[in-house]
Amino acid sequence: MLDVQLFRNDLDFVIAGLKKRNFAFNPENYSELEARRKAVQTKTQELQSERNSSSKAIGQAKAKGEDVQPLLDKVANLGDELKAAETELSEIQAELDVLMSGIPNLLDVSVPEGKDEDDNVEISRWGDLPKFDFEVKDHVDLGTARNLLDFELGAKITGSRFVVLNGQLARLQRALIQFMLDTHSSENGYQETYVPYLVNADSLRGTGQLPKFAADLFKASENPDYYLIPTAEVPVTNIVRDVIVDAKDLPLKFVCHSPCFRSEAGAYGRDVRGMIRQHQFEKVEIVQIVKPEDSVQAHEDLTAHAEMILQKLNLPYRKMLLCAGDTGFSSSKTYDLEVWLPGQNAYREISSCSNFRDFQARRLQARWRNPETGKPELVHTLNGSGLAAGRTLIAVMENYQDADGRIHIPEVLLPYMGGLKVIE
RNA sequence: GGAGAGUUGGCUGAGUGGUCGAAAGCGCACGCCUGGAAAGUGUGUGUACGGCAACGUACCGAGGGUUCGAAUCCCUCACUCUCCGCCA
Repeated sequence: MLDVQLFRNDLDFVIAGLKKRNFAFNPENYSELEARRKAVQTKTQELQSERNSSSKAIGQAKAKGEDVQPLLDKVANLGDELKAAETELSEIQAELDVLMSGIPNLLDVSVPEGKDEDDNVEISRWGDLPKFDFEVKDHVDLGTARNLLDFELGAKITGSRFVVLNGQLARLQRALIQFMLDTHSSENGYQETYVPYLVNADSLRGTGQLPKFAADLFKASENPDYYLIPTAEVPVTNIVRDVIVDAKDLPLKFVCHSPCFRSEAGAYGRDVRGMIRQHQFEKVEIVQIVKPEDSVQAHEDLTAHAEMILQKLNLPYRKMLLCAGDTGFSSSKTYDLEVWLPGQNAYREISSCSNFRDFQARRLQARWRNPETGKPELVHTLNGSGLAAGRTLIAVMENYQDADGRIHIPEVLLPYMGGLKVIE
């Protein structure tokens, strides 16, 4: 949610900002609605004021034992008039709310123009691409050959885009998750948390998935309306919903592993082979809640924390700055980390690190008390994958394969694999 | 799942259908006192919207209703606590 004050004070700035995103915003429609809101709100408040003073007068007259009937007659019609005004006002406000909550965040000035992922800008590369003197297999062939990955079983148990991991491969995924949690909590200063995987609609509104992206979610129940989380970002960021954080407690840094559930609506035909794009996958998420002045640096730090995992695993990757057209709805600036997948001969997204500035905080009413002003002010929120465990598993499989189709265990994971060095 | 009790400001906690944005205490801020501190003492201390401001309006878990007037009465829902049942 953007600041309504910004709309009122500098509409041209908002229009220009949204244009960069290619977001269709109709300023006339907005201004007309806003003008009506103002008129009806003023009228409503005048009527309320009249009611309050009249009621007070009645109370005082009664206390003195005077006849209140003339006063009662005077306010006879006020009730209906007020009710009508209040109803109209709440309708206009609901309409404005729908409009406002459908508007994406404004982009940081450093975000490049562009329309889709082809216009993203490469910032840096890390690691040497592995050289193989045999024909490289992708994770599907590697996994199915030894019955470590079973897509048919996943389809039988549930449906398409579900998979079963067996034996040491399942363990390897668990090892990756443990390794990531340990690294972020003991080296990068994040507090480990465990959160609900089902969330309510308020939480999803807070982080921006609702109302606009309901189709991407799995709804788990009606009444109560619970949804499976698409990312741990949702429950973790909602820790600070409706909270005023003490300045001394900032920054808050959380790390959380969770399964993620995505309907992948609109992704038909994309990445159908393998476990790149599943309805259910494991991810370790890092989240920061910071003072506004710190969020730019925090974004760089948080991205570096995600990169650290790739470096420790010795997986080659590149860091991309997403262009205007590819940056997510709630984000003002996003770096994607793309890991090298030899089986695809391509870099593929494995982490997305975003600075939301106050966009989520406004929806969440997540604030801190600024000692300089003494007032509660919005915090800035950030998050990133640190990393997507399912895709990291793929990357390890493909980068650490040998001529026999065996998978070697990365050095840093050995303690988590009970001494196992190779999956064969 | 059954029965009961609750939900009030940063916290604890009073509250009558009218003058309650709400007593009191704690905490916090600023001052006095002090060599300094503690204690004591004085003043102040919610958020949002509109307005240059004075000020107005809304908010006592949420949403409805009754009423000229609702924190207070009625209804629905959510959550918390206690007891019973069931269960990892």
